[in-house]
Amino acid sequence: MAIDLTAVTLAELRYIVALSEHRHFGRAARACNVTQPTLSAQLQKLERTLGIALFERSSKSVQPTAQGERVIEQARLVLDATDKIRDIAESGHLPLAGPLRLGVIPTLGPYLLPHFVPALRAEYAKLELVLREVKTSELLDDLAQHRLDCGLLATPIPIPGIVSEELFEEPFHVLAPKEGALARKKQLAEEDLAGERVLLLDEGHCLRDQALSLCRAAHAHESQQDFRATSLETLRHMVAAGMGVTLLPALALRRDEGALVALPFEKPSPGRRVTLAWRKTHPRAADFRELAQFIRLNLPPSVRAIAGKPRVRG
Amino acid sequence: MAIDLTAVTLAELRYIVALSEHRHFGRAARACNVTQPTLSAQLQKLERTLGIALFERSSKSVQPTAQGERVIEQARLVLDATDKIRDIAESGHLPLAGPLRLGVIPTLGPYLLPHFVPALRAEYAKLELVLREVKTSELLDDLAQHRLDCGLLATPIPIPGIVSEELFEEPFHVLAPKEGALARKKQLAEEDLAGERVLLLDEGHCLRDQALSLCRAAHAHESQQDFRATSLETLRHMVAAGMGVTLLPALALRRDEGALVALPFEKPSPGRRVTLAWRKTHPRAADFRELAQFIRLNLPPSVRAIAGKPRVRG
DNA sequence: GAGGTCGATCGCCATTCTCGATCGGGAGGA
DNA sequence: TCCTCCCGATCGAGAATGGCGATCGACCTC
Repeated sequence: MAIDLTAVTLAELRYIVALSEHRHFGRAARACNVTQPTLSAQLQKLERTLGIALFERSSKSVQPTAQGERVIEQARLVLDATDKIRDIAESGHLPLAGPLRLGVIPTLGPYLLPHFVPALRAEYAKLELVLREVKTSELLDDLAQHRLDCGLLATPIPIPGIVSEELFEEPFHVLAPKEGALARKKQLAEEDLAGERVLLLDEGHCLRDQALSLCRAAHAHESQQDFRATSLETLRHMVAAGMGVTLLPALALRRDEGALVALPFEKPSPGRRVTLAWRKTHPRAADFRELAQFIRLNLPPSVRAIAGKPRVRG
Repeated sequence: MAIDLTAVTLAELRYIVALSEHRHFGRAARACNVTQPTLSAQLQKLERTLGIALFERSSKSVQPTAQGERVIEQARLVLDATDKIRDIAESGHLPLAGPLRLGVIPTLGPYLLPHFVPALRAEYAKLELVLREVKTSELLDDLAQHRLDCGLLATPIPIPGIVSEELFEEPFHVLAPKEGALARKKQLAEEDLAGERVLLLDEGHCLRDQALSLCRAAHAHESQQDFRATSLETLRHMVAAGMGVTLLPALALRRDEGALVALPFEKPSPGRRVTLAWRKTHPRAADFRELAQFIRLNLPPSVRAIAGKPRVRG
């Protein structure tokens, strides 16, 4: 019959370590916040479980046996390991602490993250933020497969089991050459795109689909099927090369676009809603709501924050 | 308020490790020989104790959280350490296994140990025998101070708290030159020593005191105060050099003493009783009695074993 | 031999562990 | 859309156990 240690409590291991340090039942018991009979009984229980004597007792002295020394040594290792567990748990008590894997779509990451990540790191020193830039569909899959804790994206999320908070409304602008016909207007109506060659991103970017539906409504057409861009920066270069115009979300705009100009739409401007999403079952929803609010409070003026739902108070 | 982990059971750590392996409450519970409600409740208790979620549950899947992964990793280390504790305990279940520190007096060690130590090691493979050769008074002190588990010596033990079992009666012989007057007798009476110069060991050897009292009774006298020997082998050389005669315990005799002869006394021969001693409180008394019996069964014919007390059976 | 110290033991109470039964919710199929 | 199955959570009851104060027995000191 094998020895079954599952019923052993960490307290018992603490008892034998304390006893080997104090060599005295009463003092060791006091150090463990129990009474001497308790320590005595628990030690006997442990010795019965192990089937060996751990301490040699007499009225003069309490000494570990040779085997007891070995067991106590291992018990110390066990308690050290549990100290680490306590450390992990304690840092987890703080809001936004510990590991957090955040996915961001490529048309958002480079433009939104600089606005809040440095402040976030400064505010929450224990946060171990891991960022991953992936397209929407992959991001949702990573969420579902527990490879991400939460994600920043710009699509209404149709998947059951994924919940989200809206963060802000990001209007689209039309990026066009300063010298072109469009650039003469201060504000565009969607119909102004009619007939324009609109440069779009590669397949898989949600921004492509959003721009495409806008184009269809405005009777514009996608330009150059063979030259789909893989990033907004590429689009910018293509516009500068005179290949057409493109749509840029507000955060991607530069203060000075050089030979180009970013034209806003008339209100209500077309745009996209950026949300923070996570699995409905994720136990750290409170953290995510705090993160959402932190992002809202660190937005540039070019986008309009959407107020979070008021928190229910217990 | 700090987290108190003392109430945590090794079973709970086993639960979370099993759950991280099976990703399924029912199967993990079966692997731990408990029911699913038990595992569910215990996990919740542990999460409440730590204050953090360890697993994210949904009806589709059970996945550790990022913090949970870390805790589980530490839990594995804890369980590994407890496996070692079990190993220590299990080897301790065998008779005469594990560390055993045995003291032996110098006039006994070199002559008695070869008769039983090799066989002992062969018979009890798990025994980790540590031998220390020390004089009687130091041996008793080492016993009292827990530096030794038990000791082989040849004195009636007056110290309360030390108990012993007698192993055998070891007769003394007189070692004398073959050509001397004594050598003409086959057996000696104690009075035959009268007038002889008897070479003795240095202070501190119990054999010295025993020989000395025999000499006093026989009106012999100690020879050469300035040349007290530090070992029986030195005594042998001194006898061979014609400096006198000496007393040797039976086990120290050689089959062929060369130019010397070992003369027995008439029955009842003077001698000494060799005993195995240990602290009364030592929890491994059963081991020591088994060791005593093993020694008795491996004695050469030159000494007479003393039967051990019959064991009380439960 | 009286008093003091120490670990072991006893009896009792409060807590907790465990179980079978059941609930509630989500997924998949008819 | 409803039904059924599967999963983890919850409930209620009984058993087991941890903890305590009080006390014992052994031993040491004065």
